[in-house]
Amino acid sequence: MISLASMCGRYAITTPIEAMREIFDAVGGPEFQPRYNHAPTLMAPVVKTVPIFDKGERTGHRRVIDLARWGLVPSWAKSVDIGNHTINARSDTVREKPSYRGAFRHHRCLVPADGFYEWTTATAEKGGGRKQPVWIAPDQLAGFAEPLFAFAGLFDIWHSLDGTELHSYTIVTTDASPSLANYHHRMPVILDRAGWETWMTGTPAEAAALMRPHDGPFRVHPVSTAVNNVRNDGPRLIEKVDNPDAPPPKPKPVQGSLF
DNA sequence: CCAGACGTTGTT
DNA sequence: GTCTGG
DNA sequence: CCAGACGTTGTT
DNA sequence: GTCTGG
Repeated sequence: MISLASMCGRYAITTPIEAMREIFDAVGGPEFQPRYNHAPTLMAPVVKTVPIFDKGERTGHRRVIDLARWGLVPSWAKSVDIGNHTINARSDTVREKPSYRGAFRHHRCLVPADGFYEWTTATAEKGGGRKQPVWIAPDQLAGFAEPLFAFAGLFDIWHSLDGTELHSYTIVTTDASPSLANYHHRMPVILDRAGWETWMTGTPAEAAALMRPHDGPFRVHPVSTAVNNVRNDGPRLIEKVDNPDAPPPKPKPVQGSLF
């Protein structure tokens, strides 16, 4: 039996930017290298809406892809340090927390991802508490509508003392859906295409109604612990491994030990 | 009034 | 920025 | 999320 | 144990 795992603290975003523009009906966004091991504090694409003005009149809005840093830094922060603790925002308190409430009212965005990782902890009798990473992705063969996820995100803009602008984001979390509860009790909020526009441009109440567990269907399989180290990257990280319970490599014997 | 926090995960 | 604690 | 650091003196 | 960096 598997218990507890982590949260959405690592994911993959490898879909080419042109494909993302098409899927999200968005403009902009720089080229970027595919990332199979996207981690907090790194930059990744987010989708936001910006108003369109014509002769001073607001005539509508359009979707734009931007890069932002994972770990939300509120506009009032004195430093980026807070971003180490704001990679996720709990959906049940996001409207009250000082770090998130402003962004929830005015800066909701989509966070594209091909899938995400969780680290499950095997029970003592099975794995002695080792953490096993698993890969979770949309199962299109089983009916998931999109080739990638759109996480519900919030962004903000922070100005450093020298005036540099930092765009940053966080991923909203909720309780795990039934199909993922075996791996962990929390999960990121995933939005279907039908919810994208409302999440970004609806009222706060309308957006809040979208913050609920998505029940897939998902593909889930164990992957190598190579993903643990953020310096590792590449498609092999999401490949299924067959011996997830194999013990970790033995530490090298130390010369001069008592044994 | 000023000073200080402002966050998430998972923990026996 | 805005709220809480002292 | 995990990995890795976590300290001081003085020093060409 | 706890914080920083990626």
